[in-house]
Amino acid sequence: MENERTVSRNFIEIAIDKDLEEGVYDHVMTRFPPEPNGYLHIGHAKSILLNYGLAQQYGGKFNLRFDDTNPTKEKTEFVESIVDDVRWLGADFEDRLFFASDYFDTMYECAVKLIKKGLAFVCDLSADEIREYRGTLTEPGKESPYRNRSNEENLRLFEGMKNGEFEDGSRVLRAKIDMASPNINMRDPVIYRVARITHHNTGDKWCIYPMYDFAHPIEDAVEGITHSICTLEFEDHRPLYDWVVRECEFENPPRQIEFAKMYLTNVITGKRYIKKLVEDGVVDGWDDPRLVTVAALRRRGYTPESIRLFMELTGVSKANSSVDYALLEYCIREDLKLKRSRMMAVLHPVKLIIDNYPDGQTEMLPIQNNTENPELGSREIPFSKELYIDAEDFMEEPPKKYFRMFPGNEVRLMNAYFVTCTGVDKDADGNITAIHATYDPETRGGDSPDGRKVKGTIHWVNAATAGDCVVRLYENIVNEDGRYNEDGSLNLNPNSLTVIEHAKVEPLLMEAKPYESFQFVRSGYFSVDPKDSKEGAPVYNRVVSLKSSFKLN
RNA sequence: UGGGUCAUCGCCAAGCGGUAAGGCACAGGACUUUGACUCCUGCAUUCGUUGGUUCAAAUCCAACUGGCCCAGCCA
Repeated sequence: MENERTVSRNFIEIAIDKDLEEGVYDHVMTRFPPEPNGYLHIGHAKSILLNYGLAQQYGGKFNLRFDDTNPTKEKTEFVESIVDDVRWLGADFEDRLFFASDYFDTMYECAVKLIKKGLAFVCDLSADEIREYRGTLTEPGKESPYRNRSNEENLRLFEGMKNGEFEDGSRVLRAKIDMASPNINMRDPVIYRVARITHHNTGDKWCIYPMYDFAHPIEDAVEGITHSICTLEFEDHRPLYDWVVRECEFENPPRQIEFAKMYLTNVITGKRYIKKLVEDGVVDGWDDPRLVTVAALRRRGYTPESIRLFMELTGVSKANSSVDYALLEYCIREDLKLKRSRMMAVLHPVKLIIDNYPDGQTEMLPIQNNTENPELGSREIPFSKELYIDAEDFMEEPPKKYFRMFPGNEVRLMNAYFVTCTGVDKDADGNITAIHATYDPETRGGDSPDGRKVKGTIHWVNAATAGDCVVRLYENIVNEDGRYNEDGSLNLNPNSLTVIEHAKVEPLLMEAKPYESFQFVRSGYFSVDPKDSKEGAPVYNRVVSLKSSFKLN
C-alpha cells in the first residue's frame, strides 16, 4: 500500500527528527491518555494511531494511560471499552496499561516540593472569588490575599487538605506564577482541589485530587514519555506544562506537541452530542452503527485496517479541518474489495420463473469467491427453475439506457445463464407477483458460444434454498447541510436507518459469523451484526454501498 | 483595546526562495459475467488581502482580513 505513494513527513515527525538529531532525546516514547468518561470515537482513533504509529516508526514504546484525576466523571465501564477499542485498533501497548491515579503519591510529593520552593500556596478564596481575582482576557488578575503564606503554613494546610480536615471546595492548592500573565493559565492556577468522592481506582484513599495541568506533565514525566501529543486547545497550557516539569525537577522532561482535531462531515462528533443521541433514544446505544464511535464503526463492519488507511490519508496538521465522509467510505471499500467474498444477495426479492427450465431440477454452478483475488477460492451455488431477483433489476417500462431486465430483453444471470424476459404475473391490484423468462441452455456459466453479448448482468438467488435475513441500510445521521443549529439542535436525517425484513441470501451466508463481512453483489458491503439476530435469521449491517453511476429517477 | 494559533482546488494535504505533489470528490472515456473494480483523461497561471525585498516569493518582511482556542476547584 505504501508503494508509489509519496509520504512526506508531517510536522510532528519533523520535530521529533530534530530532537533526535540535537540529542534532546535518544529514543521516542508516546502515549494515549484518555479520561475514562465515555466511549472513544474516530477523533480518538486518530490520536491513538498517531501516537502508536510514531512509537513504531522510531522504534519506541507506546503506553495506554487513563487520565483519571477527576472521579466525578469516570467509570470502570469506560475503562473497559477503551481498552477494547485501543486493542482492536491494533495499537499495542503490551503490558503498559497505566492509571494516572497510580501516581497520586508522586504528585503529592511534587506538590510538597513546590510548596517548599515557595512556588505553591494554599488559597482560601471561594471558587467565585478565584474567578474574580483571575481578571479577564484583557485585564490582569489580582493576587490572592493568601498568596504570601509561609511555606510552613502552606505545608501544614496542604497536609490538612490531604487528611480531610477541610470541607470540599473550602481550600485549594495553587501554583504561584504570575497573576499579570497575558496567558490566563499562568495566573496562579489551581493544582489541587478537595473532593470527597470515591475514585474508581483508589477508592476513598484520597480526598484531594490534582488538576489536569499539574497531573498530566507529571504522568508523562514519570513514564518517561518524550513527546506528549495532544490537541490544539492545549497550546495555551504548554507554558504551564513546561513550568511543572521544570519546577518539579524532572530530568529529560517530555515535550508537548499539539495537532488539530479532526472532524468528519455529516456525522455527529463530540461526546456531548453522541451522549444526547444515546440518551434520547435516537440511536440504540454508543455502538449504533450510524455513530462514529470506535465501537460503532466496528459493529458496522469497518476494519482496523480501513481506519488506519483513513488516518494515513487524512494526515496531521495544525489547521482545523472537517474531512469528507466519502474518504472514510473510500477507505473501507479499498480494504474490503480484495479481502472479502462476493456473494449474491437480493434485498428486494421478486420471483423469477424460468419457464423452459426442467421442473424439479437443481444444478450446482461453480463461482469464484472474488474474481480479482483467486486466493479466496470458489464455491458452488444452486440454480433451479424458481429464483429471486432484485425488484430494482426489472422494469416493465424501462427508461433509456436501462440495460437490466425488461420484457423482451436478454440479460445474464450472473454466473448462470442468459435469460430473456417473456412477461409478468400481477395480482388484482396490478402489483407484479412474478416475472417469467426463458433461458438459453447453451449459455451455462454466463457466456454464449455464439459470441452473443448482453448489456446487463444481474444477481439472483435460488428460491428454494435461499436464506431469509434482515438487512439494515444506513445513511449519514445528519442531513447533508446539517450542522448544529444556532439553538444547539441537530438536523437529523429521518432516513438514516432503513430496515429490510426479508432479504434473500445464498444459503452459505446463513452461517456467517458476527463481524464477518461480504460484498453483496451490486448492493454494497455488509457485515453480520454481532448483537442482533432475529430468530436464527442473521442481521446484516450495510458497511458501505458500492459506487454507482446509473441512477433511476 | 489581552494572549495563543491557523489560512494552498468542493474536502484533506505536500511545499520551507527557483517558478503549485498526491488522495478523496467530481466530469469525460476505455474495459467489464457486479452500471462495481481496474485503466486512461480533465480538474489551482495560482497559494486569505494589500504592499515591500529579490533576477526569482505560496515560501522572506510589513500591514490588514478571516477562522479556531483560552477567563472549570473539567480534561
